[in-house]
Order: sequence, then structure tokens, then C-alpha cells
Amino acid sequence: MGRAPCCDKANVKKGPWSPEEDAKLKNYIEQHGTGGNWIALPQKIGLKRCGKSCRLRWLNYLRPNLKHGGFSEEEDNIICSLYLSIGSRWSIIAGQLPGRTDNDIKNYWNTRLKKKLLGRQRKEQQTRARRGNILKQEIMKRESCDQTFMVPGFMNQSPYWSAEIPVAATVTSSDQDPTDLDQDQATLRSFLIKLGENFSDHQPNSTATTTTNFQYPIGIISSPQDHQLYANTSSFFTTFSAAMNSSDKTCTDQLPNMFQRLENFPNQLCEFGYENPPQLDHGLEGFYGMEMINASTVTASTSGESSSWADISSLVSNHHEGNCQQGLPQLQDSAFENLRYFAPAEQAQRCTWAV
DNA sequence: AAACCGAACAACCGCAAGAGG
DNA sequence: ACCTCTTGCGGTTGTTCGGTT
Repeated sequence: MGRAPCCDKANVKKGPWSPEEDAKLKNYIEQHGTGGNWIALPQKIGLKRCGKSCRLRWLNYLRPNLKHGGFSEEEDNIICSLYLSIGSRWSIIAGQLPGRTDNDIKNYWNTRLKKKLLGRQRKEQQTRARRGNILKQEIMKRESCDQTFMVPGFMNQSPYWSAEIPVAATVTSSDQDPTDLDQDQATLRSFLIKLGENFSDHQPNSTATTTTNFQYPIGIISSPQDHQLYANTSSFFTTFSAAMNSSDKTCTDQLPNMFQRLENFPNQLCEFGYENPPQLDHGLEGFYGMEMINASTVTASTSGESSSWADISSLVSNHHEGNCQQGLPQLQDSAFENLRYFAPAEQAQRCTWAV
């Protein structure tokens, strides 16, 4: 036995709205409001439409002060940033864009922005694959002649980040399960968010600006700490992205110095309530891993299908339910839930790390 | 000119949450 | 505590339109 229909389907008109229907609905709502009952509204005004259909028509089309089409670059950035933070919560995203409806944004994303972002990502993958090799060589050279780059005393311990971050050596284009890759990237993203704090005072090279414009998801970030963490994260992303994409070698050269800040990272986790934090061995592996994943994806692909939609959706963590079972942290569906993962010790201990 | 195709937009559908009885 | 009803949301489908062959 199914659910009772919300209206009499047989006597309800479907399909595009006529100007007369629009006028009826608009006039009535402007004079009387909805009356708090959409279901009863069409009968009141003599419209052979479902109440839900009336509501949708009003909210998406007839409502005053609506904007249609012509999304600005700034709006694009807001949508992209929010999508990467909170996923497909179109109503929340619409709440940050006055005059835009969730349906509009959803359509815009599905038909244009997604493709735009994918195109950009493909380009960046190719660039990073090239730059990643240069960077790795540079850092390996440094490691071989300057052991202070390692955290003293932790050389022989099992690598902490390798348990959480994809490691290049284990990743090949043939044996990497796409779902693992999703998990890796989401985990990496969680890591980067925490990592961002280490770079909060690090300003990107002015010659290597990016157009990335991380907006605060107003209404989701409530505390000043959330604001600060989000700003820090943005700072790291900006710095890292600028370095990786810049053609200016001096910018890339900053990266080893940037990562030296990781030396104090385990202690910072203590401050976050992380009991007995694992020690940092060589934290750059994760970034090698990221580069190698991207590089392997690019180089292994001849069909061009490697930059699937999963590449973008993997940045959003809301499909990672049940990761605990697989030894990965339980990821919630916003960047700020991810931040919280690092904070409470009991939550961290609920999951065991894959080693 | 007609057929085809893909992009863009509008609308529908089913589900879940919340309110109220 | 449970049930019913309404609303809101997100995914999906349908329709229109412009470009291409």
C-alpha cells in the first residue's frame, strides 16, 4: 500500500504554466498570501493544479525580486565553494545568493558549472602532474642532504600520515579502486583543512594569485573559531594552489619551507584534544601521493574519462558514510564537520586507522 | 528545409522532516 | 507516543530552443 497522493491526479493539469494561470496565482498570493496551506490554495482560486506545483511555480518563477540566468563570476565562485563545502544542499546555497532559487542553482550547476569545473580540473591535473615531478625531485634532494627536514626521533616510527593520506607507492592506475580514490581524496581534504591552521599567517606570493574565492557558508559557520578555521583553510588552499599552479619557480620553492611547519602539528592535535597523537614521520608523502594520484590518473588515461565526475564529488565528503568500517575516519557532510573530527578525542578513537 | 542533437530550463516525483492533533 | 498532513528538498524527467549536419 503506497502513500496517498497529495492531490487528485486525474483532475490536475500538468506541464507548462500558461500566463493566465501565472496571473491568477500571482494576484491571489500578492493579495492574500498563501494562507499557510498550499494544498488548499489551487481550489480556492480555481486552478486545476497540484498545491505542490503552485508552490514551486511561485517560489521558482513568480516570486518578486527573482533573478534568472546570467550568473556572475562571483556567484560561480560562491556556488563552487559552497558545493565543495556542503555538497548539493541547494536551498542553503540559494540562501547565500539573493534572488536565486535552489532550482535555478541546481540547473545551473548541472548544466554548466559542473562542466566548467571539470574542464578546469583536467587542466590543473595536467599542470600539477608536470610540476609535481619537479617538486618531488627538489624535496628528495633536500631530504637526502638535510635530515633536519625530518622530525628528529621519529625516523623509525610507522608513518602517521601514510595511514591517513594516500601514498604514492601504493597507488597505481591499475589497482586503485575508484572508491578508494574517493576516500583517499576526502581524507586528504580533511587533513588539509586541519593543516590549514599551520599556514594561517602565510600569505601567498602576490605574483601567484588565484581566482579561488572561498566564501563562508553563512548559517553553517556559527562560532568565531569556525570562521578562523575556515579562513585558515582557505589560506592554505590558496598558498598551496598558488605554488602548484604558478609558473614562478620561487613560489614552488617555498613549499619545503611551508611543510616544515608540520613539525609542531602533532602537538597542535594535542591541543585539540587528540590524545597521544601519532608522530609525524615525513609528512610530505601525502602530497606526493596526491600528485601521483593526479599524475597517474592523467598519464594512465588515454580515453579522457579519468577526470570523471567522481573527481569533483570526491571532494565532497557526504558520500563517505561508513568509512569507519574501512578504517577511515567518519566524515561528515561539511568541511566543518570534518574539522570537528579532529577535535574530540572520543570521536577520533571511535574509528581505527588503517595501517 | 528537415532531421537530429545537445544545452538549458521548467516541472514533476518521491522522500523525509516537522507541525499539529 | 503515534498518526496524519503539509512543506521543503533534491533527484530526475520532460520540454523547448538553438545550432549543426
